[in-house]
Amino acid sequence: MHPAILIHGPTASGKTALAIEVAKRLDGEVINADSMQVYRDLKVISARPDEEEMAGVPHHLFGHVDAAERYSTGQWLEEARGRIRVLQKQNKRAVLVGGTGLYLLALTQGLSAIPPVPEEIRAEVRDITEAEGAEGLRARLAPHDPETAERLGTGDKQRLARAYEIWLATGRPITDFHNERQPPVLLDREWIGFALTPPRAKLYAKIDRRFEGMLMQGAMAEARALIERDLDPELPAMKAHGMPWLAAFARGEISAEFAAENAKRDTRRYAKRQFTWIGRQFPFWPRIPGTEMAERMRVILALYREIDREMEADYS
RNA sequence: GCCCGGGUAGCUCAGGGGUAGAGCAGCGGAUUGAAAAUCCGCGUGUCGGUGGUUCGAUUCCGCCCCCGGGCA
Repeated sequence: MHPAILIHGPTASGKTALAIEVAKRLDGEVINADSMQVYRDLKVISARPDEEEMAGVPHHLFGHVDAAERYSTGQWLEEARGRIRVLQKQNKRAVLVGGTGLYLLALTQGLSAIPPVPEEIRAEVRDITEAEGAEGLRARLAPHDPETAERLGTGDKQRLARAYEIWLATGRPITDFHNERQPPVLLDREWIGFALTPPRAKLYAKIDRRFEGMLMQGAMAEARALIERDLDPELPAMKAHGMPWLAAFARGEISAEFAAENAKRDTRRYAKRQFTWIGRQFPFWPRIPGTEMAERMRVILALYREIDREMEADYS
């Protein structure tokens, strides 16, 4: 069995093109590990690879989810597991690529086995969150799960809501579940991960340029189509970088320039958080600071060869 | 060339004889089924340069440089 190749890095660092090149070179197939590229309605806005780029390389878990769905880490993990197992049987190499660090962490470290929470409970907790905020949730949670109520940050309503819905659904504190992880999909010797770490100033400039490019490729039309569906603005797909601002522009509330500035800024801040994630969550993944394809390929192939004896040629 | 106004954080600016703040940008951190999410924390500075007055100058004075505007 060939080890899987995981490629992570901040947004706009060139992961997509690199993954395709790696897959071509190693007889592999690409599996998406990006929480926004799964949504069918977000093609331009999520920088999903187009037909031309994907040509000749099978791609999985791209654009297969409707924007009305609340996709989750757990769902992704199960879908990824399925694709990886098939590729393993076919003796092909899986190339997992994406900026969603949590997905890759779940894949390699395992996730806790938490039963799905019924939609009625989730909806109820969303209402409570809106009405009472973080402190309301904390007060409700404290009697049942004092440890979590104490631990979570002041305004962290999302995690407080999650902990509270777990309590409502199972009658147990979320920490009970967190204390026991399921074995990961990929065991220690079944994968190698690479982190792209381009110079920050260069990346930020790229992010700004890329957003301008998205606008020219029809990001606004894509946003309008989504807005016309009149979906809940709290849905994950509606929170993709740029979406809230493009929506505000579409409603005539802000100028195009202001929308673009904010979209770029949100994306830059996200990239910064991804750098933090790489540094803290993936401290042992080899770094690839270079930005050129050939250079990146050389690093990956050289290190990959060490763990996969069946590999043949050098990259030239 | 002359007359005004202004050079303070990356940007826009406030302040004022005891080495300095605000907004935005940015930086650091957390991260277990919404993670492109959700949070927590942090001013990051030759106060244009150079002489002088002063115990002490970013602040006052002189000269120089730069940027606006006006008059020629």
